[in-house]
Amino acid sequence: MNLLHLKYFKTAAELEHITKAADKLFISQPSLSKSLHQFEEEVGVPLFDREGKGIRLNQNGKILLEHITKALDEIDYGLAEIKDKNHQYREVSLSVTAATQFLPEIILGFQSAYPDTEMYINQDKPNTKEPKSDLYLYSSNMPVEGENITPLLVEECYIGMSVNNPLTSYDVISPSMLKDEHFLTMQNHLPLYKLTYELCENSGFTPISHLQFDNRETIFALISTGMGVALIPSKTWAPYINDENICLKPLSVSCERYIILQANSKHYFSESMRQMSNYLINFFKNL
Amino acid sequence: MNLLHLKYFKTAAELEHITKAADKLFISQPSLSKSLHQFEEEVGVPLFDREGKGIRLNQNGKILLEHITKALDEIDYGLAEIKDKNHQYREVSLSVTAATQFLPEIILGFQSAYPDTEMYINQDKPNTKEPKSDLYLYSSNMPVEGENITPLLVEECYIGMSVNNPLTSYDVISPSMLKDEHFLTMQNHLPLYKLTYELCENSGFTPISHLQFDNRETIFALISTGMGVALIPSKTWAPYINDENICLKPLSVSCERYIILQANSKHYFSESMRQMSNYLINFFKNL
DNA sequence: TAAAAATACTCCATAGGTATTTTAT
DNA sequence: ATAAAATACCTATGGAGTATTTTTA
Repeated sequence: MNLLHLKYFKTAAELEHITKAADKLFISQPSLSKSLHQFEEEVGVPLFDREGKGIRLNQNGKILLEHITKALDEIDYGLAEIKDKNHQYREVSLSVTAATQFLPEIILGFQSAYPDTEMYINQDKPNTKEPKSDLYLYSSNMPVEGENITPLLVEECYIGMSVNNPLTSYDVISPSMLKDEHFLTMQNHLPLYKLTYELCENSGFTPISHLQFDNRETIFALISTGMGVALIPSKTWAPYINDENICLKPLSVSCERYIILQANSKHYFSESMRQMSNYLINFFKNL
Repeated sequence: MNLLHLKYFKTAAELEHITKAADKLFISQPSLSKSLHQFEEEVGVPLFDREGKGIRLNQNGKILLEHITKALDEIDYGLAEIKDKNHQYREVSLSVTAATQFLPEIILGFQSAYPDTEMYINQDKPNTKEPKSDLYLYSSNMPVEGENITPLLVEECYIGMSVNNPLTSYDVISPSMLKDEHFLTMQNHLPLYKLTYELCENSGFTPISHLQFDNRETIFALISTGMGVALIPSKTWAPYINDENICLKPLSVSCERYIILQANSKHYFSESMRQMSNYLINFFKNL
């Protein structure tokens, strides 16, 4: 038995597809097939069920996969710790799925503060079973707490509407007043969509939302023309509105969103992760 | 990098001696030397300091050793779990450092109850950093608690003395009355020695103890001849005294010893471990 | 001068490749 | 007919050996 056997098994077990796994591992399909058979032979029990064409991880395989994942993570963790302590690399990977409008500023600012540290930015989802990035910057509609979690920002949300909207005569808007308004929302996999949806559901109605966007500016432009209303986060959106036709009104109920920084607990918390964490904490503090 | 590299590194790191490690691993010294150099090369930093003749694990090595130990344990755990779930072996290793007089009875009884389960008995010390056995049967002078710990027996200790000893006129013996008696004790690495010592120290004197033995019978014989007194556990010793010249007296203070069963938390708790645990729990319950 | 580790070299076991066959959709 | 996995066979890397040298207590 070999470390490669373990890595190969892990990949094949996760994909349940030898050809795809072989591609991912940059080896040939027959090599992987052979390696898996050999591994099963050594372990002494089958780890996959051969189902027609295709393989499926069986109960034994599932048990082993868990332990092998832990073992390989542990080895990676150890190697990362040593390399970090010896100042070999300075690199950090950061997943950004919230506050993306600040990304250029963040990249440039961090780069100039730590020119020797390489940065890898991606958009991986946080809270997956197999997190790949060192750090995750994401937003949540609920406060989140935990060992590796730092809240960066809490912001109240306003309702943005056209200055011509009759509701502008009110000082405070209660959600039920928005029952017949058209909502301009972010795409439904983004948290701000869910926040809008939940706000309305809690007041007993489903928001009318035919138009979903992936950027603020389009939403601003359409509010301005009276096409609809939208939730406007007070700190990350409101200051960037530069349009006299848009009016912001506070809500009668609390409607908050949170920007969260989360470190990958499977990764050694390296010097570079510390640099980036502190940089982000500061960045959002000074917003 | 290879699983063997990790195993070899672990052994060499623990022994800090390449030749000895090579012997333990059943490979040649040059092979191990080469493997270690290769491993250091791959990790990218030195893991040992070469001090004259001989090697010493450095800070990097210490960090890595910890993680690699965890990783290898995790792999072993996974393999053991699978093999157990598939009823491959039925084997259990048991370390016995207390109640050794019951060992023949335990071995025969377990054997006949579970004839298909192989038993490996040793005398490894419990609570070492690298426990090797599945189960540990040991005694303690203090109650012990924990996830993998089962108390099997609590027993009061008496004072055993010759019927000719003047102290036999008392119904209860207080420790201070034993200040000038000669104590017959177990060898000083065994818990009953420590129990004797602590009992006396708590009463303000150091026991006179020139004679240390590794078995009960010799102690019984010498008490009988009036050579000294000894602590006698009520359940594991007292019933085996068959000598009218020995008199047992209760102590005025509580003096208890505990027989403890502890499972190795690094090992998967296998069916065989369950068999043996239950057998031992029952055995001591019916004592 | 001895004991430990490192180096030099030789050998073969096996991981990995390509070509092909088997199996099931 | 095609996609997936298994099998057959070949190649070459590297892990393990023996013999020897270097180092230092």
